[in-house]
Amino acid sequence: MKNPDAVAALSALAQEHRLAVYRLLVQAGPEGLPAGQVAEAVDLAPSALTFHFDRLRDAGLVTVRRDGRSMIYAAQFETMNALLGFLTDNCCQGAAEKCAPAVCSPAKSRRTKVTASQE
Amino acid sequence: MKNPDAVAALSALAQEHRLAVYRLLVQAGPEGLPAGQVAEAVDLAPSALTFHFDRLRDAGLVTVRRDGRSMIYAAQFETMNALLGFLTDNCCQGAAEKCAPAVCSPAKSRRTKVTASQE
DNA sequence: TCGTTATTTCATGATTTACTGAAATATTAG
DNA sequence: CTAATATTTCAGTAAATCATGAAATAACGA
Repeated sequence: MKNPDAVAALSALAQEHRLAVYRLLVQAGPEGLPAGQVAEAVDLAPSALTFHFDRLRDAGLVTVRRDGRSMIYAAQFETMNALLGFLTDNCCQGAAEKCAPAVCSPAKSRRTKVTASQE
Repeated sequence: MKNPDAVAALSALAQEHRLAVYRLLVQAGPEGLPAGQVAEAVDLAPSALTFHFDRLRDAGLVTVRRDGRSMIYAAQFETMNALLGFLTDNCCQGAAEKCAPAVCSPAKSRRTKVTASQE
């Protein structure tokens, strides 16, 4: 992950409602949640929620798919891993042995390949 | 770290120049850098830099001390660690065994020339 | 003291962000 | 087809963010 992508991801998460939405989606796991269910949980108007979803999506932090009338949003775990990698990489210059990799996995157990690849 | 503190830290980092400044300070280690040296590295007007330092400081990501005419800014590593903890905690609900703790340590003091580089 | 250096403070303005509510779109049920 | 549901799009607006430059403050040296 490069600097501009990190700024994009950080910006997307740097808002009360979006952080709440994202955390909710992380807990929901890879299957995701319909927008309406998220709206109810965080108490946001539908149009406001769309606004925030767009920003999370632009940053690559969530994906969306249609299921009937519902739009299902799901966390994109790879992006959070890349962000954590970027931040810890930044932190551990010259002291790498003190740093364990930060890894973000979906809530429901699932074989995820954990790569340390950094752009 | 609680949700509002995380939003504060994320907001502070969610800006091109501030992220560059923060990374620079991390590389500089606990001794920190005088404001002027940072200004030169990231090519910012002094008043603009003060503006950004204030935000990093409000978020607890940096500290300042005076040294003669210079103000020395230094990264506050604990806050980044708390943020990483918050984010990985959020990520690893129900899959904790897959998650290594993210740790941010100061760079070992190397007398390397410090520059604000992308990537 | 006076002048210089280092940084902050403040006023101003342009841009971006986040919210609201109305209208539009897509999908399903009757 | 018509109505209902789920969500997006859009226009309008208030507030926050970021930059600029001039003036103020602090510390030092001659």
